[in-house]
Order: sequence, then C-alpha cells, then structure tokens
Amino acid sequence: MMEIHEKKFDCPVTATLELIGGRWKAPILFYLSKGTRRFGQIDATISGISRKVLTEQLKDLEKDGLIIREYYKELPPRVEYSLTEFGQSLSSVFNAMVHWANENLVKK
Amino acid sequence: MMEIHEKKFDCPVTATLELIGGRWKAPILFYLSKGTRRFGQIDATISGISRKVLTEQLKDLEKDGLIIREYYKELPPRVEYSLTEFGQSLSSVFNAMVHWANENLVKK
DNA sequence: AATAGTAGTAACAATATTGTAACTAATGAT
DNA sequence: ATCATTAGTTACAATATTGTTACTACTATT
Repeated sequence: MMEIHEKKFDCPVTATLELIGGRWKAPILFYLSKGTRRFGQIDATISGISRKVLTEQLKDLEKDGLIIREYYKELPPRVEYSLTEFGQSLSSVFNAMVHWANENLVKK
Repeated sequence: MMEIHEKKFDCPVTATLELIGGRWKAPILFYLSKGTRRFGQIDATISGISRKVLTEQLKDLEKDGLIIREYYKELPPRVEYSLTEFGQSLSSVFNAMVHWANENLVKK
C-alpha cells in the first residue's frame, strides 16, 4: 500500500501516476532532468502550457518533493527550478517510457 | 516525432502517457497484464470505476491496439479482454513504475 | 410468461482541469 | 517619476473527465 499525501493506493502504477500523471507534469520533469531551468525557460519550452497552469504544476511538484524552487532577489528577479534527488530517481521511469516510445511508436 | 491517431508529439514521454495516462488506463492494462479477464472481473477489481467509464476506457484501449475484445455468444454472454503484443510491450514501462514505487514510496 | 445473469448503453449531472486576459510586485536604469 | 523585465496572481470562462441512475439485449432455466 502506497501513501501520497493522505491518499492511499493499492496499485503502484496508479501511485506513480498520481505524482507524474496529467497533461504537464511529466514533460516538465523530463525537461528539468536536463538541468536547472528558469520559470521563463520552462514556459517557453513546454509548448502550449499557460503561465497559470505552469505555476500550479510547479507548486504541486514542489509540494510532492520532486523539484526545488530557488528565488534570487535580483532584478529582474530570477527563479530557478531543479529536480530534487527524489525527482531525479524518476529517471528510471522516464527512461523506460522514452525507450518504449522509440521502439514502438511511429516516427515521422 | 511520434504520431498517435493524427496527433503529433515531440516528447516521447507525453506520447506514451497519451496512451496509458488518465485515471484508469494504466490500472486496467496492469491488471490485464496478469492474464485475460472478463468485463465483470475488471469492473469488480478496479475499484471505484463505473461501468460506463470502464466501457469507454476499454474502447479507447482497443482502438489504440493495446487490448483485444472477444465476444462469446454464450449465455449469459461472455466478453474477454486481453493484451495484444503491443499492449504487452508496455510491461517494461509498468515494471519501471512498480520498481520505482516500491523503492521510493512509503509503504504502510 | 416471467426471471436471472452478463455486458453493456443513454440521458443527464457533477467535478476537475485547463485556458484567457488583465493585473501585481519588485527595483535598477533612463 | 516612469519604464522595462521576470515571475508570478486573480477572476472568470470554457472544456474535459468522470459519475449516477435507469434502461436494453440476449436467451436458458424455472
């Protein structure tokens, strides 16, 4: 039985997708796996996401301990996001997806 | 670039989650990976899903070539669902998730 | 002829997710 | 004092997803 903020999951796959599922979390995490990025960079790279939703997703990911937010009191202000160790540990899952997609989905 | 029924994805992770993401598809596929199952068995095992949503998800999965539906004209009628080879190929992805969850999520 | 059991469907309601557009906070440079 | 720039927030709207309840089709058994 897995537990993620009060909710319980009997299926490990569902528990995992609770953290990385949805339209945006996986692409954000996958992008951050390439290195630390600023808010604006993520916004520009993850095409289609709005700033509001991006903020929400980043907050969720931070709350779940997958990423860290670092605010620099510069000007203009700079905010950097990076994976925690916990977030980095997901690379095994993403690697499996990337490998599977490359082997099994049509490439054009 | 991956293509799944007209939609294009530049991110392999997004492309994969397009097929197995959402609230129910992964648990259904994961359950079917244990063997062929009848509609009623899936309904009884995947707790919380309604019959309507289960039907919809099964149709999606069939359309995407991940499962096969076999109808037996018996009585009472019997309908069996099982993974296709394509569906079975996802086991690498599910295994990665199960392994990650077991290593990284609190067990209670 | 009515009943029971499996695998659904139909109409509708509720909830959750995502999007849009305009606005704010901070502050060094002009 | 105003402007520019980054990283947001707020109020609201639209869309998508999921759920509820009642109903259907099939036909062997009672």
